[in-house]
Amino acid sequence: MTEQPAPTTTAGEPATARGEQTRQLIRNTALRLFRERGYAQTTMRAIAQEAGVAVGNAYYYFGSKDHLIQEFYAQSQVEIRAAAQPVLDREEAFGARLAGVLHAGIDVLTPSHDFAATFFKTAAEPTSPLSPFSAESSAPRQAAIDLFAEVLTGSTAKVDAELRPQLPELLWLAYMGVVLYWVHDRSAGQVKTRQLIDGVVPLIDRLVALSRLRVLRPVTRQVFDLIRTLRH
Amino acid sequence: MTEQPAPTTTAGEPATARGEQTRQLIRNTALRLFRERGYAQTTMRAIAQEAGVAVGNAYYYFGSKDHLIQEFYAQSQVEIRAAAQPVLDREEAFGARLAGVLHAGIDVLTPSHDFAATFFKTAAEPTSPLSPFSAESSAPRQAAIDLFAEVLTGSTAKVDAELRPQLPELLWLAYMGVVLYWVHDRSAGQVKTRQLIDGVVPLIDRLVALSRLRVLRPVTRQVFDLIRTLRH
DNA sequence: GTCGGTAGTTGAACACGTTCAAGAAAGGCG
DNA sequence: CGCCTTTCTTGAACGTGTTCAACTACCGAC
Repeated sequence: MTEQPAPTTTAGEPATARGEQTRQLIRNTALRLFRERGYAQTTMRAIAQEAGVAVGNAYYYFGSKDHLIQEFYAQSQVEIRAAAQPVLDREEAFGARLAGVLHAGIDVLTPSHDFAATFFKTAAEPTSPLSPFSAESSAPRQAAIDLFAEVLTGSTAKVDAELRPQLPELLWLAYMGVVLYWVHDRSAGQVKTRQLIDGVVPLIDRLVALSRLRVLRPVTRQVFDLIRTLRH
Repeated sequence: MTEQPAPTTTAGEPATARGEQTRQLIRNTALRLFRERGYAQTTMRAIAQEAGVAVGNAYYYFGSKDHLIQEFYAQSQVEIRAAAQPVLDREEAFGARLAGVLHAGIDVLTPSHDFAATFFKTAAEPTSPLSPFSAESSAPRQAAIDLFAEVLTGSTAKVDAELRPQLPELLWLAYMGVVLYWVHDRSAGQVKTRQLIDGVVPLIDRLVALSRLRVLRPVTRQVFDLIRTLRH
């Protein structure tokens, strides 16, 4: 009675140079077409034809059409990291660093907004390997969390001792929230998302500072207990 | 270059008793099969066959397979409301009322966890009429928000004047968060979600109380400004 | 009662994602 | 060079959601 009986074929990593080349060819063709036509409008047949290979060949390297999205995901991760680097080198204030990373994320993603929205659909499915919470995407997820750890460690912010180890993951979660908003954001150039970032960063900044406040001790304690329980 | 060219056909509301009957028949058959086999494993052909109609007939009433999910959505809404009623009649404390409604939601949804997870995938797509944020689902959304308004108005809680009008919608948003967690929750019987609710309700309760606190004035002000900006 | 129009119904046909048995190319080994 | 194994490639075929032109049932008006 379970949904999605489990993936039938795991796409193999190429073992030869020829294979690697074909893999890249299909990958790049797919990403280009996704950007040009959107995800739904890009058929596997079109990808194969444009890449000059047979349909089945694409399935030798990528388990499904959805798996091609993972390539987009991975590439974006790298680009975001690169786009955020200058800010991380320059800024020392926690808020500025956080804002820098979040804006870098949107900078990179914006050109692909229409396509990325559809991609998010697939990512939202819990059983999908594309889910940001899934085991399969634990590598890119950890890379993202590490980025937020760097936001924190490179900053001058004084953070509550109990909060500090949890914070990178919480920031990543907030980032997921921003992306969720961005995906639904139909304002021109996704300006609203920019406003969300600029509004929410000082808020987080302030909350992090407040976390050391006496009155809030019980609340923060409560939050951490909950997180600990849920983490398992 | 936009994704999803816009729905081609809007499914017509039945105008005769015969039509209404067929519509219900298809609807009920579909919901039953979804529950029995899961969403992906239920084909439109199977629905039609079990209902004793032609495939095309289902499309006369429901624009797509996804639209059948909306029926599930609507029915759940009604059941949740009913399940929450006793608690709303009995309890006066804000926390107890909120917990009651949230638990009622999970109570109703739990039998369909596997299926509902898949359904959530479709709901996550921004362009989908099924998205909880979309115009098409504004009716059920408003009904849900009203439920949370009732949680508030029937309670003895003292709430900051500025927060009060915003709170129902914020609670609904929190509810969406709970559902998102629930969908990803693979613990037996979704126990973790229960823990989340029991952990997060006192937290919200406390935060609502704190909202009147002097020190937090700037923070709450900041939050409301942000919300106002984003609302448009 | 018959006629005309609206509401409802049909199932073959289409395009898509995906599979798979068959074969081609490449590489290693004597 | 010839042989075997692994890696890669092919495209026809399957099952799916969806469409649509043709058809039937119903109902009000005359």
